[in-house]
Amino acid sequence: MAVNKKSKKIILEAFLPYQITVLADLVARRTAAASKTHGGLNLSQWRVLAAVATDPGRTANDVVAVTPMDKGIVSRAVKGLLDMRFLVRNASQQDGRIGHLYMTRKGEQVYEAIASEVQKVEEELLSALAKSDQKKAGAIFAKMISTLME
Amino acid sequence: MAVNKKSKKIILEAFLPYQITVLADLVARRTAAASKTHGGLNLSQWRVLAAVATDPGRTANDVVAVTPMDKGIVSRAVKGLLDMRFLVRNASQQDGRIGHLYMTRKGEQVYEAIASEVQKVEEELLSALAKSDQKKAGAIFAKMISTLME
DNA sequence: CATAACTAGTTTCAACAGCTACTAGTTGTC
DNA sequence: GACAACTAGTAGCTGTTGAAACTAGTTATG
Repeated sequence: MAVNKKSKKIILEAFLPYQITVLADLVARRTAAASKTHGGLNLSQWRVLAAVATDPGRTANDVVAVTPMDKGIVSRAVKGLLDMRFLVRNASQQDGRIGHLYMTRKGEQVYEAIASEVQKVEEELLSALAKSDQKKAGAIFAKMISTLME
Repeated sequence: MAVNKKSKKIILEAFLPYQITVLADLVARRTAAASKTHGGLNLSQWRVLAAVATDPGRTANDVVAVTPMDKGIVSRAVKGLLDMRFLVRNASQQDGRIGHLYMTRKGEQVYEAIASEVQKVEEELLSALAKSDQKKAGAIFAKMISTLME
């Protein structure tokens, strides 16, 4: 048999970037389904809602900064959430371009419902790991993210 | 201060499903860029090409089975790759519906170029992990994937 | 205080994704 | 061997994404 060329062939199914893609797709499907059934939200609307829940008062721009979404998508998602009265926007007095976003009571209820579903997904993910790895998982992902971002 | 309600609030940035989403998005951007510059492929075309490279002779349906893509997308991606002469399709004699896919010489060259770029992404990802974790990473992802699929 | 450079957010448009319905080919059953 | 049930792959439709251009408000500079 011939000697390997320097280019190692990718075995797709065992290839990390591919596995991440497949995993993210599964997570997105679950999350999208939960968002839709518990509030009629699409995925980007859910992400915006969750970003505002994490840190109320965030602006659309803040959401863009912590999220892999472009500002056009966030803008549309915010508009949808405002129309459905899940968020309110408090325009800043100091800077007329900026609007701080807060959940309404209704928004909070929808958020709770979706969040508890999505937390189940996290639990399932963690259940796939050894106890010792469960604690490290968050830090490992954070590390991989920052490696690719730099 | 009030006692915590039973619903734990999600801290988005430390939430596993979210981290996976962000990571996958970074990987997809890098991969899409490499695919585009080294052959004018979009992401789904690259995935199809990689699936065929992993196991030549795969049919469009085989690709659907190992990939988080729907058959319409795969069908269009295959069509594009055939038009660009990166793949050929050998219709089966036994079953007229089936076409086995193979890379052309040109397809292989494009594949090599993109694959070596994407392998760099994998190396970066692995470099974020401790030596002991590097070996386990593939298995851990596989486990998480199968947990969500069942 | 006028103007240039910058930032927050919106809109637009082409490309792409994800359904569903459809066509063509195959297998099983009576 | 005809007809129903099934599978591989395609086509059409609608909504969403992502990039870029644009608007409106703000800051810096002379």
